[in-house]
Amino acid sequence: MTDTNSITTILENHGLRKTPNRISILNEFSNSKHALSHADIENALKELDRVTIYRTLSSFADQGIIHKVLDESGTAKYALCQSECTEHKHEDSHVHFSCTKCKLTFCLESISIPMLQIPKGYAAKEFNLLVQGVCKNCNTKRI
Amino acid sequence: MTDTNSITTILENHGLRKTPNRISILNEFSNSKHALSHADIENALKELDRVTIYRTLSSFADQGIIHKVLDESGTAKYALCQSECTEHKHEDSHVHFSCTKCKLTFCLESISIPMLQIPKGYAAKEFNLLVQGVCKNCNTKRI
DNA sequence: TAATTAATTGCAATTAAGTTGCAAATAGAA
DNA sequence: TTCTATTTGCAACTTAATTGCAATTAATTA
Repeated sequence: MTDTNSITTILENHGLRKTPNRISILNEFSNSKHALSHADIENALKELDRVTIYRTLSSFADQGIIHKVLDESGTAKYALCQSECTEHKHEDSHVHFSCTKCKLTFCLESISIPMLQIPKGYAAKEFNLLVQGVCKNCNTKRI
Repeated sequence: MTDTNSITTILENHGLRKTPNRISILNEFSNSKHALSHADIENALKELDRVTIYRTLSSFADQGIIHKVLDESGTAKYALCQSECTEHKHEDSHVHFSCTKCKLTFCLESISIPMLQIPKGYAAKEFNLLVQGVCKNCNTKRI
């Protein structure tokens, strides 16, 4: 799907070495419409070492290539950062939709979180909205 | 702090037996300004069995006495439900503030999530907004 | 192109989080 | 007081994630 060229460019831009492991993990994210857990990647790329996957996810997240997706599952999921995130500047607002039927979690890029009145004294930096319900796909193929 | 009477009333109202374990766990929630993890309760009430705590948290959550608080920590946290939640009707919208300094997570009861335009096809049921930043307390006693 | 080196990887071991099964104890109804 | 379904405690287990270290390798430089 995604050309290897753009994958390696991402790694270059974030100062990470272009190793086969990283390229294949990044490729998984690139080809996925939903957020991926460690287990998802382990299943998709059986030859990779568990620990290497954990460490790759951490360094990708540190570098702003992917971001952590919070859902009710309890296990960490990650998705590609859309815009230009770096180690120093992160997009600070995310909306995700978690489907109670298929259990997949999607980034809703199209909608953004409206401004809201945080109580005085709090310094808000990052906003994560998790919407739970039934996704488009599960809704349409309802029996 | 909170009188034992109201604690036992909560258990009664949700059809749970008034056992010493449940009363002390519910009391912890009642006295806490922030969401509590399994580990928090284990530390506060050393005499309680780990598994009993897990099961109590589950049944409280099932009955709508407490709700799961999602934050970036990865481990589950819970807080008392404000309004009248039952097994069948749950308050479906929560805003939480997670402090990156003290690592505590608070319920922001005062603010509610504005209506937003979910893409066509999605059926949204529940909304959880996590705001991350520096809390009131950490902000004021900044050195 | 070969040598160098710091980043990356793989493996083993460990910690932490959460679950399951089952027998003993007990809250609350009869 | 008796009875029974709920709750509890314990042991064992599963799953998620982390750490340390030696071996490997990507990318720089000679």
